[in-house]
Amino acid sequence: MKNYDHKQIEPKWRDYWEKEEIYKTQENKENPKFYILDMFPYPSGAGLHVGHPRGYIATDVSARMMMLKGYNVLHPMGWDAFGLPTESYAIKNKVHPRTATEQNIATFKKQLQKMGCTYDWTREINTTDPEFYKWTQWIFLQLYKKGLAYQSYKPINWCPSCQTGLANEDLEGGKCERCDTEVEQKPMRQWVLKITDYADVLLDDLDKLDQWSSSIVEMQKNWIGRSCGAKVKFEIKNWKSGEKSEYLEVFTTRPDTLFGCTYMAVAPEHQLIENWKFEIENWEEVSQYLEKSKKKTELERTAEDKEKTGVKLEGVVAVNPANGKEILVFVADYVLVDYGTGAIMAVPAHDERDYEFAQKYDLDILKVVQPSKNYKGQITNPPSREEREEKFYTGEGTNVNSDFLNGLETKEAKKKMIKWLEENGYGFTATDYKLKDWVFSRQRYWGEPIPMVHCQKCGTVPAPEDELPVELPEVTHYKPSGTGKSPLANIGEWVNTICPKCGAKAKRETDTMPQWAGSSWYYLRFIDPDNKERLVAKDKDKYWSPVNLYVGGAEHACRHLIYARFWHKFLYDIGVVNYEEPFKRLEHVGIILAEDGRKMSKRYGNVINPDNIIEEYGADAMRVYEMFMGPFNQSVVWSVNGLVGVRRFLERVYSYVNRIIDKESNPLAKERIDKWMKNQQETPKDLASLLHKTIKRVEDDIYKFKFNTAISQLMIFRNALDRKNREEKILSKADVEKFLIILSPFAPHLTEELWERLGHSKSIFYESWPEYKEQLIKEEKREVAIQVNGKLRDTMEVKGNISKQEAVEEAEKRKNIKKWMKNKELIKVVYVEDKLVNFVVK
RNA sequence: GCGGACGUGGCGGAAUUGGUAGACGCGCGUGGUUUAGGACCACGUGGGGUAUCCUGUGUGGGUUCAAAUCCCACCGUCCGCACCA
Repeated sequence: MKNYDHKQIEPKWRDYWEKEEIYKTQENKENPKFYILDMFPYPSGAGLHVGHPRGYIATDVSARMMMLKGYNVLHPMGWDAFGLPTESYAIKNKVHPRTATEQNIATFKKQLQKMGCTYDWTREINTTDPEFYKWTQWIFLQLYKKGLAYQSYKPINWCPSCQTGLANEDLEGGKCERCDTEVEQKPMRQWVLKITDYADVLLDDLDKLDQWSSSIVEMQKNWIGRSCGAKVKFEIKNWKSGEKSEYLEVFTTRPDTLFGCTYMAVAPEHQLIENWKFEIENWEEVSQYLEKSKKKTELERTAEDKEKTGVKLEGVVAVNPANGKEILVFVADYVLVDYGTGAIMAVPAHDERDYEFAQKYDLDILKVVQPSKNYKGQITNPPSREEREEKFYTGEGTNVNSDFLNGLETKEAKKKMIKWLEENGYGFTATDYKLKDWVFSRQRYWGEPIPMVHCQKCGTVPAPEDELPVELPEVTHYKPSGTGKSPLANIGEWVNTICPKCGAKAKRETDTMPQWAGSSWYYLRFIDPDNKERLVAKDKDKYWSPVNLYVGGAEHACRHLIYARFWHKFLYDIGVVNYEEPFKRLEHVGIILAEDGRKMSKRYGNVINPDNIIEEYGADAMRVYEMFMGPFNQSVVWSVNGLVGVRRFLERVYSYVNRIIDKESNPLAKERIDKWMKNQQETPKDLASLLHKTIKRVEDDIYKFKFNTAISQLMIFRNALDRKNREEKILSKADVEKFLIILSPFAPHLTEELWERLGHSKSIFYESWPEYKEQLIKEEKREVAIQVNGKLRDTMEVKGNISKQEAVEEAEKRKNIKKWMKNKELIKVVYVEDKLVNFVVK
């Protein structure tokens, strides 16, 4: 008998699958569909490490099971290949980004194929393919038509190292998430997508996504960050003459505290300062402060331990509309220009920041909310809480010192104040969001050109749809120009064009789209990858959408997954797609850490290449191990020892089947083997029960993405086959086959090989998933616990489904139980079917 | 500070509609096999005790016949956001 030789087995079956096209997506309409999708990878130059495939293996396991269960499975793969890393890699290695991309894709594809993944490569897509980005550009044009893509001149995040503008989502604590450089605020013309128009629907529809993890739903809610409150107008005037006057608008979530507003503050960038330049008596001091805060980086400004600073605007005074009192106005950089209106009404008695500022500059602190008695926050940390409460109180309560609001609870007070503001023309209900419009321009080469033309006469004109794609020109100089413009700006023959509207000379837009553009809709293209007329045919979308199961890293919670939902909802609104949400169920994959507990990275030299693992242990061993190492959505540490354990399991499966059918090493048993092959051997009853239990468990666990316990159950079953004095338990051939089928999603090569040795000429993946028999599972013998007063005193083995009476009678006979019940009064007996008997005694 | 997840042997982790804690795997121990090592096979393996037993799921309390699981308080870890008015 030969040993399990994965090097011989695995390539053989991979070739077979490819030739047989067993992964080709079936579209016969009688079967139910299942669209299972991985977040498609960015093909970096480094290739895959063993951490990357965890999600791909999981989708492959699920896809294979769904195939076996008779679904039409769509399980595609593609490449999110535009973006900075490739461009940087290309510049560094002096190759064209396209060449680098092609090379990287080839490497990735080879690696994925080696793992035996079931992708339908006939549907492969690549975001850098003009046939693909034609539609990315098309979507942009539709957004433009609907007024959802516009040009803005506001300051944006600029990464001086990457030489490009960035969206808020691309920052990590004020730094460029890619290169860790602190970003600057740079005013420049850029394209922006009006995602804020979709803020409410993006937020509200999260509640419909009941198959998304709560953590991602919460992250998106926080990111969108809706606050409800009011906008309030304060009159600003020159404090002596009162001649000049205008209104300063603020946003507040606490209009009920308006009577406690004792000063106002505006952000350094606020327009008011420019407008009142000649009224501000201490202009020198003010302008110095503006200079200083401009120099401060975003990080310094927002650092929590930084003391709050500001300068009074001498000569300017505001009027609190509630009580007509004149209050001071400050410029202070704790006020953020891009949230709310860039100005605040300060209520020091009920806001920590305002309190701190008021203390420092000796401003009035007027209490207008009395904490309610049942306010729970007090109890948690009494001394410091009370102490703080004496100074400022941010909770809800009852209004005091507030004229017509006195005695009202916070909620009521808010309503009444808003009503009063509306009646008197001082304000109205308003909602604000943390989510900002999506800065969509990048000043780099390797991205989709934004399909726009600038004409002197006609202004900005969209490229005609029938001229799409606006192709990225093939050039040799694609390094950033250093002027803040895209390298495309240097390519005269490409830039200079004709205005589609008037035919005059015009210039093309030279900004490109961010990396997130293609990934915001790619999942739709897999449904209909070769459609030349439409982005996706409507009937095909109707059949395949939404994605049933979407798997990828949690790091995309607030970027890719918000952007994609935004675009999808837009496409729904303009009638391109049939469903409002793109992804029905979302599972996120935990990171695999290196054996030293750190992230796998070239920098640490701790990267493990899957190619080496496959070479030494086999693709099946790697697959089973990655699924076994821990809960799917938790991060886990890679361990060679664990890998050895699953390899042993596979070897034991292999040797079990081979021992039964190997005629050469066991010639005397030839007759018995023939009988077995004719399915004339029966499975012992206890093993049949266990097998059916295993089928159920594996099936349920794959559905729930609990792969580790599915595998553990498969191991339990294999162990049951040869325990007890080396006596091997022989299953019927049909049951061996059932076992192989339920193992096949995890270890496709091995099971395919054994399937063939059992005399089959067709792939195991043309079989059907076995159905378990509930009756057989119930009949399994089980151990029932016997407790006295809740303490375990004995156990007994019983058949499944015995009555309470039988169980209690049997339990009472036990010597040990008699001992514990002696001289005690029996109060009651608790019986839990198939689990335990508990005697309560006194 | 806000939001989320979580805390179980030497290690990764099972068990959460409350019902035998530690499945499965690693490691370790004993024995077998082997020229030896490895591999393989059998048995054992939370801690304490010769043993009937006692004890045990971050800490302290509570509910219950019964708590890793539910409730309250505290401690700690990880992730996301953060001067958001």
